[in-house]
Amino acid sequence: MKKSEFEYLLRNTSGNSKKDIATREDDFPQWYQDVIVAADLAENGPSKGSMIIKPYGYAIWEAIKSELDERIRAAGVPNMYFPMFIPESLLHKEANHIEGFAPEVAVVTHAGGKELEEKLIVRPTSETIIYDSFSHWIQSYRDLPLMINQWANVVRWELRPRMFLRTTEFLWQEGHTAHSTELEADTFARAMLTMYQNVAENVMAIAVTAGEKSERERFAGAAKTYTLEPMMQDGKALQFATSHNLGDTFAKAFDVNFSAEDGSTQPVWQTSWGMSTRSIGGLIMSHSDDKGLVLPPLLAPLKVVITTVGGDNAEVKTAAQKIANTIAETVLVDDRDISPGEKFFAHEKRGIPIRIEIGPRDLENNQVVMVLRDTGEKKTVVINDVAKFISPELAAMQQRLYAQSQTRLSENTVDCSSPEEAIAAIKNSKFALASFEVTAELETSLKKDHGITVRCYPFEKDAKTLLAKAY
RNA sequence: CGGGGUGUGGCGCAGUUGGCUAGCGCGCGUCGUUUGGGACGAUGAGGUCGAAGGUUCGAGUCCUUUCACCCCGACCA
Repeated sequence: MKKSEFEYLLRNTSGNSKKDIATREDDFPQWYQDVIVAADLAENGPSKGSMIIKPYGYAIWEAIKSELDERIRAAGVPNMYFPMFIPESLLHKEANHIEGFAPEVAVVTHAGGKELEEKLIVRPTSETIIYDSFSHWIQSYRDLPLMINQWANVVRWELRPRMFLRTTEFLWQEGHTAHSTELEADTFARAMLTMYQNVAENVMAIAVTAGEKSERERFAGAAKTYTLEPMMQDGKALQFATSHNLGDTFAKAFDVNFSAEDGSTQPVWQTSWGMSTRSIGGLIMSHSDDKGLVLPPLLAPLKVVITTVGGDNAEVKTAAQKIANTIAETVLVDDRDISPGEKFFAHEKRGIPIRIEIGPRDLENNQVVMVLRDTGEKKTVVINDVAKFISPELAAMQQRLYAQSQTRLSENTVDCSSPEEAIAAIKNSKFALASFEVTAELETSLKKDHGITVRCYPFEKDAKTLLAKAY
């Protein structure tokens, strides 16, 4: 994103004229935030680090959610709901877990007009309260596997929140399962990661590197953490979704045991997996350009906008409405009596995939101008043919966006045979695939001295480590 | 918690060594002219200057306290 465009987006943010905008190129890494605000998706909430997701932004989340929910159900996992408040004692049952989350939990100390005898924590994630229930629900191997999912908001009091990426409160889906064998649990955790990969690639048009997290980056309390790591336009990684093989540690901490066929009592093997509104941040940073949002057509709340041009003309308005009626996708008719440029910019900013322009001149020629959001390409289309072009164009755009993301990831992931080489590559906005050994000491110093982290050990690349800077 | 910064109409800002009716741009309302890439003119509404206290004839401006927010770092999806 160029400086001038950055100013341009700020202008949309504040509604101010260009000459009054402070130049903020120093804040360059935050360009996406301004895309977000400019696109009217969200704004900062009233309490520290919280976020208000506006209707248009929420519509995008609902589209993602609906695709994901469908896949979760297809995997045989039903939805249910657990309390938002967790007794403090429950959180303390698993040592690593509490150690990982303690600094960022919000605690309720007073309720009902008095101080509580046992404090309640606002869930940062729900393993503890769910596994407490699991311990009551599971008796025998016949009760396994037990699988549930919940859509919920969780709270993590991060010190430095950032829009969509790290907000104090965020929306997500968290799945929790208990299995009778370690292998079954691990296989399931991997399957859920594949499910997320499917959503990332086929729905959100985001190419990812799938792999396993290093011990250092692992979820607090997990045996293994699997992750998806897409590359943003600035070359930084974003943890998109994770799936954890929890081993039997939580089972032991929460007494989630079952009677096996041979009569023995054994702990269950568990998984948990989640994907959050953070993915919207990833979506924005993957596709958006200098004009604002670019949305994969599958997720666009409005697929088509028909804008009238050439003044307040009743015939044009009627024609626009007529065309809209022939289109099966969600379509907006913008026949406001304002300057065309203003309309164009507004819809581009929101990432509406296809814009159809119609004016008196078009009407005379029985045609319209069709403009594609991602490429900016303009096509002249005969009015009667508009409807049949929409669906193929949307599908093609979806493909283009994925291909672009795929290309960016593969072209900017480079093999490195030494730490120096990797550091240089990452400085140059690349992902580094390290063929050298990344010891725990090296991992620590890379992070400390260069802000570089081990993103994962990719499944596809044996004996290599993916290194990058991350959001 | 360490370092830096900011609080003045909806948004972005100006306000001099204290000086009297607190300004500007954008946005918003109304009317008119416009409309093929962010139009123009006229007119109007909207602020006890983050809060509390103090100094002074007089405080947006000086002093004290306090609150909130932003940026960099540690932490993190």
